[in-house]
Amino acid sequence: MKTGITLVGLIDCLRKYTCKCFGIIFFLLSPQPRLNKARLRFSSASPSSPPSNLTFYTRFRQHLGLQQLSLLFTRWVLKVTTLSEQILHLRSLANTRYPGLFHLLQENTQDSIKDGEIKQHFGRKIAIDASMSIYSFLIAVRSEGQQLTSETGETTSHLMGLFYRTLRMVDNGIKPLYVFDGRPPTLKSGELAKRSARKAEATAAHAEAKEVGTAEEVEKFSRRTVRVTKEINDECKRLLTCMGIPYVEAPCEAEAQCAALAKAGKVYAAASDDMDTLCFETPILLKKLMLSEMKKEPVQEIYLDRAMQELGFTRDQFIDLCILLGCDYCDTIPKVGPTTALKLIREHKSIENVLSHLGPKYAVPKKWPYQDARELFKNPLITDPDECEFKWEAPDIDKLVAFLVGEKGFNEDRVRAGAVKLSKNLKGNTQARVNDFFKPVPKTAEELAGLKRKSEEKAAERKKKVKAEKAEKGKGKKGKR
DNA sequence: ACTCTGTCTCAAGACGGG
DNA sequence: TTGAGACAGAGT
DNA sequence: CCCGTCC
Repeated sequence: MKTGITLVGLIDCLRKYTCKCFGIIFFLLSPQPRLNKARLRFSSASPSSPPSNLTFYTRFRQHLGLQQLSLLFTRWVLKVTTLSEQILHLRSLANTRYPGLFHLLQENTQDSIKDGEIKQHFGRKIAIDASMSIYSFLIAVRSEGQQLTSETGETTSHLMGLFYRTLRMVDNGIKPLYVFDGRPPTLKSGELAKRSARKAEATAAHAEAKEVGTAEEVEKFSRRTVRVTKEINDECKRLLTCMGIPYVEAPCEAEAQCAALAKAGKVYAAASDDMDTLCFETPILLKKLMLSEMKKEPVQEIYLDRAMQELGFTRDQFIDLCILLGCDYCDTIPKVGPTTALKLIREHKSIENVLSHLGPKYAVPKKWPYQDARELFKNPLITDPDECEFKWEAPDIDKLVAFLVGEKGFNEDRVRAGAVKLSKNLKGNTQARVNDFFKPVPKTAEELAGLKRKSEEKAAERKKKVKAEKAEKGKGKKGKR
């Protein structure tokens, strides 16, 4: 059994003990702290616990090396920590998750999901959750069970994947913007079971007993957990810099930041396979962006406004629906699946009303923080998109070669060939920008009615198909679409 | 019939040669 | 590990 | 399209 504490426990420890650690936590969550208005904005919400002692204040200031440290700033830090804690806590509570939203949209709307080709996105800027990608590279890019490594034994899987995937995107005229998680991904995906949350408490209590050793212990732990990931992240950032591809650091969740950028029109869309991104109000979500070319599967383009229009939902209702379907932050109500959830929201318009009209057959979980989940969707912790500056530049070929070939043992010809593609495609930087402000036109009521009809027809057809397939069972298989 | 749920399974990156 | 599809079984 | 290789 692994010994370990979760971030929840970690933060708890840190809050109780050393002030220096607040700095560490801060850097975990937002590696490039910069005082600006956008960030201070978050201070408006009152922190759950004010910075109680002066020591914290001064030591944190020393740690950051800032001359002035406004109270607002420290409050922002507190806000970050408490929000992260909240998110992680909520996630640890949710154990079942429905993948239902996509299917629900597929079956109940006509126009919100569009299949397309990657080439259609030529010249567009697209925000991508870097941490997700890197994580999947680390898992998938393997040879004989081992990750690819340089001569010195350092892992290079992530660089490999990132390099070639980015190349392919650029080659297709897409301008990727990578968004890094504020939180280290290992903590998120790793040991965050309920069980270990309890353990964390125990660990924290244990730490409380030894007042002295705590800080170092905690620091050691955080290093152990974070270090690899942080290095990997840094390498990826370095690679991106060499390639002339911009990236952004999200204070908390990358998904939320991607959505915010898309919403502000800074990028055309957010690319993710996670439907939760829709709840953060990205106007357009691209699913399976990179699978398309390889496997000849279409890129799925999901329009939030069309989805809401066709469902007849407001944004609040849409979020409530997603919560009922099951999101990262809380469980579902037993016996409420996609169909029932849709019906309930259609009928009662909000979770509050649903709850008050629910029959006794439905047992709402005792601890069901749907309001918190809703709040996280509606007011996620993000950096103001207007404060994010990014541009695509020509690659620094010498640095790129020095890095990948010199340090990591990549094939020089391949890297150089890639660099050529990069500089070729990123040249026309300014002219393509016009395309990015295209947005789907809202539908008129008439069109909507038509769509509804179509959608119903489609649903009927679908059902027939299912039946037909069932009836025809035993014979050969039929390809979809 | 319809819906929800548990369980099982598999793949998960990208490229290029044959 | 996570996510998605297929499928069987239970509840309505 | 399958399958071995990338590092």
